[in-house]
Amino acid sequence: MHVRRPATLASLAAELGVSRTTVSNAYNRPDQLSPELRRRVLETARRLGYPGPDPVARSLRTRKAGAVGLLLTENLSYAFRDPAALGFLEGLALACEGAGQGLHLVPVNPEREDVAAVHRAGVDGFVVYSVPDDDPHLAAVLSRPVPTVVADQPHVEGVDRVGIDDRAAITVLADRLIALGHRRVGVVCMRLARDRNDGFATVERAHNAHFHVQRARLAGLEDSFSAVGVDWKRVPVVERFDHSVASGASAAAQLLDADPEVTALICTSDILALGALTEARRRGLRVPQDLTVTGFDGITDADRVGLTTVRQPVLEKGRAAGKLLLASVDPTRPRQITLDTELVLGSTAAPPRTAEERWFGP
Amino acid sequence: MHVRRPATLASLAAELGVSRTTVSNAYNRPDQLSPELRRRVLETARRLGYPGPDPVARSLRTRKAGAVGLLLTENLSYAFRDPAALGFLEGLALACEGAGQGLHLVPVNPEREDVAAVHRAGVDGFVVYSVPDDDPHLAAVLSRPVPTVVADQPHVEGVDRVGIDDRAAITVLADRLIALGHRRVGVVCMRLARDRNDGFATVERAHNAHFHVQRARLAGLEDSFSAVGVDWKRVPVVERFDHSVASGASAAAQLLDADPEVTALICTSDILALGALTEARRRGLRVPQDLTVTGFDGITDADRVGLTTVRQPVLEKGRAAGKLLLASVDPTRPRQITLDTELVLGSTAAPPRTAEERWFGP
DNA sequence: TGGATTGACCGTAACGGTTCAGAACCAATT
DNA sequence: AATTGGTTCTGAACCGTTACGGTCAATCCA
Repeated sequence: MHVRRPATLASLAAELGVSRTTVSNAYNRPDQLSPELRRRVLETARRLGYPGPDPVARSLRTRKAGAVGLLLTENLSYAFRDPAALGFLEGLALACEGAGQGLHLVPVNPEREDVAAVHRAGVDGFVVYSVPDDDPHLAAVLSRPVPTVVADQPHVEGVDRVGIDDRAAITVLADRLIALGHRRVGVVCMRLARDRNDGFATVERAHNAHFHVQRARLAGLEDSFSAVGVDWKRVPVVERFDHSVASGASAAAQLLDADPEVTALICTSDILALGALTEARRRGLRVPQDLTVTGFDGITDADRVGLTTVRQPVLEKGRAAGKLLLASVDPTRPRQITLDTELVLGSTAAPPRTAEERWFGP
Repeated sequence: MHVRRPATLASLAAELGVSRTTVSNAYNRPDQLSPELRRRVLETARRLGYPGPDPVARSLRTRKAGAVGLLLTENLSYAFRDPAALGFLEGLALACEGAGQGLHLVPVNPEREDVAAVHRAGVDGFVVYSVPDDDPHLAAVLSRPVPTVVADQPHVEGVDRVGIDDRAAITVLADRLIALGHRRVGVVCMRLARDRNDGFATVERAHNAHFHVQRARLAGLEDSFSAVGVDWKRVPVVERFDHSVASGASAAAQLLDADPEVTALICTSDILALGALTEARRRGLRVPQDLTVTGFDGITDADRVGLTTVRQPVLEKGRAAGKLLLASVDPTRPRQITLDTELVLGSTAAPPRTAEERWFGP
């Protein structure tokens, strides 16, 4: 018994004595042939074990892959553990599902800078999320002749984008702290560039950050505090490469060790803020009486502990990114979507204690 | 100015006056042509805006898509909200990433039974997770001529599978409860079939459940309790279609209303168990003194509240599924992988109160 | 009854690559 | 001078499908 080559549309047509077109129509345009012939085609297909038109060949011919590519940060686990990223992912998946499009997660090899996977992905467009704006994978995506939507993280001129106004959003929070009386603050932020720098970040590094979101949030803080006379160069900013609660805790520790006079810890994400809260508790600092802690994102866990933060609609963001991409054929669609944010007044922010209070209690 | 047709490998070759083969080699086999020519090819490509070989055309020729398809349950949000599913997804994504393969989430339209997306997906294989075993999408996947791995949820004869021994795993837990003295128990389980049935499930329905995992767990419980003389037909089993904490709470309420004498609530997932705990608290029942509650999965939140449960390695399961699929070319690979589980003795299980205690306190 | 319309089907030409067997050329070896 | 070996490049076949523009016979209408 010889190895039977898998049936194709052509072999099926030959078997039936009809043209390939007819077999194709049997699958794609039932109205183009008589029900009787169609029945015969489908039956013969079953008999020959023909699984239906090959999706790849069809994609080549129709120039449609039926899938959207998603380029994520190097660290995949980050995406699956960070509630904000997860919300985005869910929203995007919902949008794709609604349009009957697949969602193709592009593998990014953390070790080698292997851009090949981007070129290998058979997709009709890309969504790029949480990638530094000098990432070679991003460049590879942009070199592909398909529409691309960037979701607030990589900042690229002229590319469709959905996101929030990070700078303005955190300004509202900062002004709140200022109104409460905080002048001596510290900042805990996520990684600012592709290289690992677990420690203090210079103003320069912050200004040149390759993660737009972090850059914008730090800029917003600088705006607000500079405006009331705080010398921003003296404000300690601690950076962490890994985005985790533990990172937030260790960053808070490092910051408080270096500058115990700080009255408020502004964290650029809720995850980091949760870590800061842990560290405060460990040190016996009461929040908010002894220390104010704020976050950003508005994740569920933040809500649970009553964190003062900025809420952003992460799921909506993902959905908007998907819709924007899938509407690329429409020239009248918006090219940028900026979603609203909301200040969440939790219970982790209060006026700073005076120097007297710090020594003698309230 | 006319619309310039996008450059192709052929047009590039023509422009350079070389063969298509050479251009192809410039991208895929740099050692097959002189560095000088290669440089020229790449430079001309840049000049003409040629983005490199088309991934779909390449896939057609090489018969490799470079991606793995993932078929998930109808409700996508479920996958992104359920920690166990998420762990699986992460593990699978890691395996794919490690092998440089993309992960293609197949869109499943919950409304229409539209199987077309399965046929349209250009993938080298499928992983199927958390799908009823009579789902038409599953049938569509199996009809495709690519390797398939099933991850413990759909039960299909002869198909590669990775999972745990649900029946044996829950038996260990059940025997523990039996040893503690529980005889009057109730069960809260997830959906047993594709139709919605929020309420009590008959023994029949449980035996015929289309979700293998639920069927196996209920069978394990039946094994254990029947063995010590409990009449399984009288044990209340409450089913919920949606898998959420709220569902767990309402199911627990329904069960306790119907049978207040129950001393232990056995839930077939931690999520449901968390809901049961909520409901117990709402009723003023102390756990475990007044009521024993158990779960299944071993998610992080369960650990936090000290839930007595069965831990299964969800991330490892996803990774194993990916590895199994990607090793399909190897005929010596295992066809089935069964991972170990572990009983987690939390603080939500204790001996039942005696009748006296129930009335007069301990 | 002639002309237009409709339904059913077909032939050809892409779609954009990869692959493999060999041709052409040159240098080194026998 | 003939052989060998290596490098560099080419030609043609092939991957499996769908788009496009037909043909042809049957039906409809006035």
